[in-house]
Amino acid sequence: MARKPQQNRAKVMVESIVEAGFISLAKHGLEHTTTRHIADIAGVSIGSIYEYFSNKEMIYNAMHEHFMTEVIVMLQASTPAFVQKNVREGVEFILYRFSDLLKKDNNLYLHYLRYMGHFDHAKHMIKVEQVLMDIVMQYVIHNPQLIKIAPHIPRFSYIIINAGIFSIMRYLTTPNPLISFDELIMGLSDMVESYVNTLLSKA
Amino acid sequence: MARKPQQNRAKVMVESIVEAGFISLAKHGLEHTTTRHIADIAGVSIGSIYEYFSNKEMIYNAMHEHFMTEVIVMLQASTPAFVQKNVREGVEFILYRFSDLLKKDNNLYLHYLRYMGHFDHAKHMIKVEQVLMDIVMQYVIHNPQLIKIAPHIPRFSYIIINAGIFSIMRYLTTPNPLISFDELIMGLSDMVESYVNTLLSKA
Amino acid sequence: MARKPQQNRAKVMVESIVEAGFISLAKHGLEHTTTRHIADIAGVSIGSIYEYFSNKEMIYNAMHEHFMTEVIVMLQASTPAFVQKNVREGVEFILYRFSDLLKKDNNLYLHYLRYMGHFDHAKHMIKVEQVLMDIVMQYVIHNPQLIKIAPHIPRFSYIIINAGIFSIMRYLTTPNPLISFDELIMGLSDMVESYVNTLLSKA
Amino acid sequence: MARKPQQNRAKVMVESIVEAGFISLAKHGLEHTTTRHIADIAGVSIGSIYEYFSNKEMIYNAMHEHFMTEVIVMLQASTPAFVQKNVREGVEFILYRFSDLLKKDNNLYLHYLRYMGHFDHAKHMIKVEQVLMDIVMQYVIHNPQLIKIAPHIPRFSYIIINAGIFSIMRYLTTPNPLISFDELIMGLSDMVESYVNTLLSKA
DNA sequence: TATGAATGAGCATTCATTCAT
DNA sequence: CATGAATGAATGCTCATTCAT
Repeated sequence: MARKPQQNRAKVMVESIVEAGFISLAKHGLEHTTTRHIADIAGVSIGSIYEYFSNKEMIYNAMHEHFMTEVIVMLQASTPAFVQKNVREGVEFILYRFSDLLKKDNNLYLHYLRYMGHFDHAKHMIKVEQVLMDIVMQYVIHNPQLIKIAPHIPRFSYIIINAGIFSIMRYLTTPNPLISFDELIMGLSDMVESYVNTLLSKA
Repeated sequence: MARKPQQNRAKVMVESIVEAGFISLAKHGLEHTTTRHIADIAGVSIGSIYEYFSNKEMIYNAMHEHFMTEVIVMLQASTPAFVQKNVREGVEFILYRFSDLLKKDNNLYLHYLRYMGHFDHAKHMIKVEQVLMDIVMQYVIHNPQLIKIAPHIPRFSYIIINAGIFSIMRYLTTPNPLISFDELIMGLSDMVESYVNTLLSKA
Repeated sequence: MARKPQQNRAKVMVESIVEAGFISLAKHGLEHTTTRHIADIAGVSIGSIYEYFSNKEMIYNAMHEHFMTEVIVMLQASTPAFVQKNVREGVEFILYRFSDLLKKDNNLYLHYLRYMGHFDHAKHMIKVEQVLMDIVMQYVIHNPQLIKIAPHIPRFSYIIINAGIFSIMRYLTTPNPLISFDELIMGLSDMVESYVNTLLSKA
Repeated sequence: MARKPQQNRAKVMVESIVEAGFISLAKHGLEHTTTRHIADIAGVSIGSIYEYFSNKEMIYNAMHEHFMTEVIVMLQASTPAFVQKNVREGVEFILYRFSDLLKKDNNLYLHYLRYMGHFDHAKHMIKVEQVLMDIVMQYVIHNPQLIKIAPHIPRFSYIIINAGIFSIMRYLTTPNPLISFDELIMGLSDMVESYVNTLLSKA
């Protein structure tokens, strides 16, 4: 039976198993990620995995939570700088931050993201979306002229966020992309900016 | 000449196996899709599968090719109507066509798309992108005022296409989305339109 | 998934697995009887076991059924001779037949019997008991003077049967018994005889 | 002298582990009785178990010895009353005492008995048999008329004892027995009485 | 050509036992 | 002495793949 990590040693163990999970996913793919691989990479025994996780699924859950927490921490840390910028630069800033996170540790999280479609993690995704919505709201508070287009914001945010996340993910997993990464980011930022301006001028 | 009927039978067999692959994926998920399931659904023997596919991976490859061909056929069939429309309506038109394809046969292709991240299918994706680029080019030919922004078109298309594809995919796989599907399509179309207009006014 | 044996080859396979189950039980004991051992003894692959039995439990079920059928066949074959004998010799006759069955093939069934307490096989046990009751009834029909003690027969049979089965089982599994096997059988037969006579004289 | 309290503590520990073994067997069955379960129930650590028992097998051995001691204590305590009774009532008396022991503490020992076939405990069984033989001898001493049938006594006792033990055990583990417990005891007692009487009249 | 029984490597998981603290 | 985290051999079972018919 899986036990709750109570001591420091236990926390270190849990963390190393989760990390090994990401590494194995990157190295062997989802299909070939076995408990043995994870145990080997983490430098622990198979038995120890089951001391901390009741089954393999729970490792994936912990990985997801870990990743999502990283995303949220990054977003919240970026908020103060973000709200000071104009739309164009703000979007650019956040997208670069996000891509940095995905590329961290040899694309560790990027590989994980490829498999995210499998897991029943809708709720955690929603949590990230809520944080993003909050950030957009704070941006509006700092940039009161946007209040005029307030009714458009939810739809607008939804689209920007998904388009941004998946475009970057797709870009980073494509071997020889047709455009450069900077062009991608610039294009997304331009598009957002022109959309906001159009909405503002209509309002 | 004696070979023709056998080739036909082979084609029917290959096709029924590929179709069974999609159905099994939708029904059992990637993890629980076995060759036995596929054989049962296709109404053929396991041995016959290996007559036509050297291994399971090849079935997924054929499924991918099948899907991509459907996408391309749809896109090419849509081109004549597409080039007649303005930017807004054109984008809207194509996005609806794409979502119709994904929802066909009880979301058969949509389920497949969820797992596409697993397969090493970058090359086929690129083929679709090329077709899309062609379509964009034809659109430009029919709408010569766009020639002014020609340098922006590759980057622009890349972004639109990915943002469109993945936003719709994500939307259709999310249980309780925050906005309606029509709002999503409208938002994407608006965004593209405003971007084009901004580029045109700058040029 | 386990399939029903439809062909001759399949029946042979099922039978050899069941037999291997008895052998493994005798050789390694219940605790160390693994699917691998059974497969090895049967000379089939592990996979083949699961072609015919959905899980290990089902092998034990089949073994039980096999044994019970043997017991019942033996009992029914013994009935004609049994009903012709007097009580003493009848009981003796059946007990020897039963012990012969247990000792068959190097005590194969005897070893199985040791572990029978584990399995949820009450229903099959009851089937055997019913056959035994039938036999007792047939005995009464052939020996009408016993009708006088008819009300005692169910209780009486229950006791005889259990006392007989378990005494023999215990005897055969004891390394250095204090009495000889013939003495055991004789004692049991005598006891039954004297009980019947007592009941008859009271009636 | 300094050792006494430690020895006491050790005895308490051993006893609580043995008791936990019985409880676990009753609760989880033999197959699912793990050292962890036993440790948890006993309220000691796994390590402590191995302080007192070199392996799991030794716990079962100790349990067996514990049970056998209880049986022997019960038998010896019952002897004075037993020898005063006639055969019928004496047998009845002992059988009820035995069933009371098995049913003690929610059938704790009864559950154990189900699994006794697994353990290589023949020697302990023999110890109980010896005590039983002693008791029979004392009964003969108190009832000198039985000396006439002395040569029959060993065989006779062996049969009675086994038939009695296993009939009761089987009865108590059968869900819906065909006769009542009192009928079983009465039947066994009657049978023994009539056998003794027959032997006496022949002598 | 078509079949599906047979194979066995490989997987997730358990649990008796050890040993550093 | 007592602890319980750590170990890893062993288990039941799955499923892609082969091949005799």
